[in-house]
Amino acid sequence: MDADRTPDHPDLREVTLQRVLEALVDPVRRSIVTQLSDAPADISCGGFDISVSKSTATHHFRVLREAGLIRQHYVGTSRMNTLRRAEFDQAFPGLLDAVVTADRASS
Amino acid sequence: MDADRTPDHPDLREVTLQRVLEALVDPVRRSIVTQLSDAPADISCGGFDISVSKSTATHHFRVLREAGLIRQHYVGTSRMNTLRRAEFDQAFPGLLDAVVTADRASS
DNA sequence: GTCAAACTTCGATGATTGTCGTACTATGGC
DNA sequence: GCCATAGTACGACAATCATCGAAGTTTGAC
Repeated sequence: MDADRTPDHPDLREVTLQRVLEALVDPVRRSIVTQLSDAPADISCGGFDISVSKSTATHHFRVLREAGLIRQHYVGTSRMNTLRRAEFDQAFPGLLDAVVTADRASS
Repeated sequence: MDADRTPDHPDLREVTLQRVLEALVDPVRRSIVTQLSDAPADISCGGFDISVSKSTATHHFRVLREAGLIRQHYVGTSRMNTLRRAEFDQAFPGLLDAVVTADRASS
């Protein structure tokens, strides 16, 4: 319990467009972002409607976190996920809205 | 001149977000789009500032064309490229602007 | 202390893809 | 006709990546 279980979150100023697009190009990750965008509250890693194994899901959450798209923190044994919307919008204006809107339309 | 050398261009209504993001995630292709967005006129395939071989460039242009991002037509031996901006914006509102803006800022 | 739940970490694997060189086609100028 | 220019088509190759299962860790409940 000594160790802090909160993972590292990058400063949005140091996230590149390349990294963001690499994160958003995967349909599973895009689905996670869209579900977060539509949700009224945080969602635990296990609370998403995705069809991959748990280890694959962990991988996707790390990619999204390192791209500055989500913030993660523990509550008990659950890892909760939040969209970093305001910060992200400031760094990449219009991008998240455009992608989420198009993604919603295509599902 | 029997064969029509104009390639097929997809209807934007049949282009998926997935295909668009796969096209925009490559830095060379994104550079092509940004250069087109900044240019006052069409650009031939050989007129871009990219650092890949000709055969690789051909590949990238095909991907962009199939994603509905560019239109290509021959003028003599040159293949000219245009952004399908208006059509694309209608199908994916805000996406091209967001990506091009962020791409310009990161170069 | 014991056990289950929720994730993570660590290889391994299969598919995709960006890259190139070579060969080929079409056009325009001479 | 001949030749240079501008691209395309076709394999081939290397690197990346999404995926999984198995094993490990941390927490909370009993």
